[in-house]
Amino acid sequence: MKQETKVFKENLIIQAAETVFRKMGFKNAKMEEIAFEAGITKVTLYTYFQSKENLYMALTYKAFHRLLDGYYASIEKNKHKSGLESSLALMETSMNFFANNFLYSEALLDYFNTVRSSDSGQNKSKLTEAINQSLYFNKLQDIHNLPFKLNFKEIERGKQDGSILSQLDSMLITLQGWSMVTGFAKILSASGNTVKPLFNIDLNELKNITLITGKALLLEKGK
Amino acid sequence: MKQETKVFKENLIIQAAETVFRKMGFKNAKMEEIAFEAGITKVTLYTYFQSKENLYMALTYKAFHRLLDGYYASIEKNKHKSGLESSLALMETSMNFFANNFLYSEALLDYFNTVRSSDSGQNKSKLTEAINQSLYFNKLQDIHNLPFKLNFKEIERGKQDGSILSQLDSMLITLQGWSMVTGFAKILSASGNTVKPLFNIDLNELKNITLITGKALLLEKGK
Amino acid sequence: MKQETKVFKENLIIQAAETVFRKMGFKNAKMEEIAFEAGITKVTLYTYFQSKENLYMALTYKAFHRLLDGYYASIEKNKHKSGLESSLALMETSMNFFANNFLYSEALLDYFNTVRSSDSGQNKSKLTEAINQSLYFNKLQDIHNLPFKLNFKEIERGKQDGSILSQLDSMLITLQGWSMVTGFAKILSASGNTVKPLFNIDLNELKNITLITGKALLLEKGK
Amino acid sequence: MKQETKVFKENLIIQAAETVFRKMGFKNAKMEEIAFEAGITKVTLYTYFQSKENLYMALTYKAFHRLLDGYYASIEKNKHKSGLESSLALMETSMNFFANNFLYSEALLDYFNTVRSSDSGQNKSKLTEAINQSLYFNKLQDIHNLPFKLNFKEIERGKQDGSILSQLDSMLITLQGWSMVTGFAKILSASGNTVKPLFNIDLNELKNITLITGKALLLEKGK
DNA sequence: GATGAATGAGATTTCATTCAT
DNA sequence: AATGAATGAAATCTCATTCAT
Repeated sequence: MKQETKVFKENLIIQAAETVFRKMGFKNAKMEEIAFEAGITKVTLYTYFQSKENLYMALTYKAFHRLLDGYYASIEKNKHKSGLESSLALMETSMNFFANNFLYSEALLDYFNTVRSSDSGQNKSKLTEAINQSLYFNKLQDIHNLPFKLNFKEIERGKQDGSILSQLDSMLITLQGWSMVTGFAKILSASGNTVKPLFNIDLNELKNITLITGKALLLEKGK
Repeated sequence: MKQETKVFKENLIIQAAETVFRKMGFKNAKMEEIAFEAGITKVTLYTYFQSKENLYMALTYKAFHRLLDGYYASIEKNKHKSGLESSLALMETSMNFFANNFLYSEALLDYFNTVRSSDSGQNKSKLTEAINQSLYFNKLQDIHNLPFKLNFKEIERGKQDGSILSQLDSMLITLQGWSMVTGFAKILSASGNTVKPLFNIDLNELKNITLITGKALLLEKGK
Repeated sequence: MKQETKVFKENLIIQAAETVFRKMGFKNAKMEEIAFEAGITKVTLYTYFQSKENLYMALTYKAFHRLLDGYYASIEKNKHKSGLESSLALMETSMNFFANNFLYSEALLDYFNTVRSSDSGQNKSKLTEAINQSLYFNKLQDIHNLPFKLNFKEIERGKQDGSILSQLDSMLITLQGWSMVTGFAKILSASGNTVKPLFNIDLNELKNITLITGKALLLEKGK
Repeated sequence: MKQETKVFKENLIIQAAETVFRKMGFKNAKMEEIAFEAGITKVTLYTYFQSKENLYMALTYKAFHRLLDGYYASIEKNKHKSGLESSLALMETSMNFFANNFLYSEALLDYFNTVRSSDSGQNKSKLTEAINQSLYFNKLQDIHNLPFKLNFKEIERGKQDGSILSQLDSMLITLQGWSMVTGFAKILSASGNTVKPLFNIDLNELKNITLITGKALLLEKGK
């Protein structure tokens, strides 16, 4: 099969999987139904993705790349603006991504949950055989630090151009930013896939205040 | 069976479950093994906890109470201090809790993921029958807003006593605080259950900066 | 489960398997249908017999014991008769067994086909993993020479009591006897499970002439 | 495609099949591997032979003709000898054939097993669709009685020329001869494809005694 | 209340066979 | 005619959960 054809079909299947996962959740989704949705047989589905978990990892991989694309676009768009503005734009990009892509958001959060400590090689027992053998899982492990690195670079740039005043370690700031974004995503995911009020709070307000807090962090002079 | 005996045995089982979940993760844990760990049979296990998910909910319920206990203790301890100090102490309490109780931390985050939008009644379909029937799940739903409410109260007190300057909606601040704490927990969980450096960042530093950021939030005057 | 219960159920299942195998042949028989016939689930079926092939081996094992029972009964019945008569009775017993139990007959012939050279350890590749792991297959290997040994003993007795005149090696005679019986069974199985004419020959005639030939063999004086 | 080319390729494939069947046995042999061995693809394999069973039938057909060739050669060679000698030569021919061609031997025995009662039209259900449609299977059915007929003729000739004394029905004798030969083949196949001792019996001895027994059968005067 | 056995639902695998190009 | 991809049918396995005693 020509490469394009293969990739095309893989995408077709992933889309079908997204549809079914969205409707049923990962656990209740049936491979049979995903195959049906994709218009192929179970066996063919297994030819492309060797396990349900690998399929989910493929979806996660796609989600990750979408997020990354957003990062690159944001950085490109703000390359003539200050490092501060670019950094905040990255935060906003992330939050929008999580707010607009419920399934992807969950997949990414799941991934970071799964991958925990597998860097360090311990606790491998928590990883299913299927996960360990997943091509996409392994690909993800190779790139999952990229967002941090991109963010880090923009913060450094901000320090250079004087727009970011914080004396804190750039990686520390990056992590704290990611932490806030992650927290936001978590709350989002806990409040459903449609942006709607939670305790009478509009999630947009929460996004804004997260940005404001982030900005404060970047401008924080004292230790 | 006398009530104490029953409770005693339940706790025994939950402890066994904790051991197994810690080792294998929820998904990979087998009821068989939990029963074995508790020294009983699977069926007896089912007599006490009607489903794997209910068992997990029981564990979550326990975790939730631990967290709540920390909240109450913190509030009590800081009742003569300012609302600002008390609020920050609550943040710290949460972070310490998450940092020191990896399994509980995951359980609580999972719970808030699961409970998503079940407030609003939609998406019930994604909740398993087992979850819906879980006594502990239902008990949790009755109290899961308590931390927010306690936090809210301390913030309000801070506004009263002038220690908190922010004009933002107290619930918004509460949520933002929770978001930051959640993000912190997420990063923790993604970096393993032992506090250890991530990108050369000590998690204590991350905790500190989260607190600092939180403090900035509470003192933020402008909009 | 008490041993008797277990054995009882195993027999129940084997009977169901016999029914289905008889109707569909081994290859076309479905585990699902055998389970249904036995009034249990597929999974339970697999609990008792780990593979379709193992189930067939269990059936073969049973068949083998039926044959053996016939041998013992025949020997017992003829213990006061001459070794010649007992030997011929054994031949007749075998032929009747094959003539009356089509499925068992096929199973035994299949077995001796399968087992070929596995004694010598070579050609293991022809044995499925499932076969190799089959308890019944291994049990069969321990006893599959018994009929030969029993036959051998009667021939020796015949030589002692003077009823058998042949100077040929007793084991050679045994094998030749088995060969004739096997050939008979093969022709039977090739002519259907009901005794009926083949080339206008009634199978009873064939049996008789086989016996006559066998008798000639035992009385053969010259080399 | 020119006829010769086609036949050439068919033979090529059959040889590949023989190699694989010899190594794995019919059941465990995979069409994929046969195709690979023949240096073609699976689909091409299917172009030539429409099913695995048909391929096996083609092989069987070839085996059958080899056996027949042996019969004709034996008869030709002994046409000036007595019917008795010719008949015994046929037995020996068969046994040698079986002893020297393990795979063919199995194929032929399988065939006679498969064809069972399809003469009589019943039990057709056990014949696969594939078998029924097999050209080679149908060709075989047209000739599978030939060996019996040839044998029958030599026995009749022996009765004419006085070399065979038996008063038994010639077809009955033929069948009994076939039965003994078949039994011999079966034992061979159960003892591996190399002639080697079984219970310390050399298979040549077994062949000899089978011949002796056969001779006794033909000379048997009484009923 | 405890136990061993059984169930049900779905994941995964294996291959002979067929389709589309 | 040849190829790579796909199908279909059934075997097998894994576990949470339930039944019968």
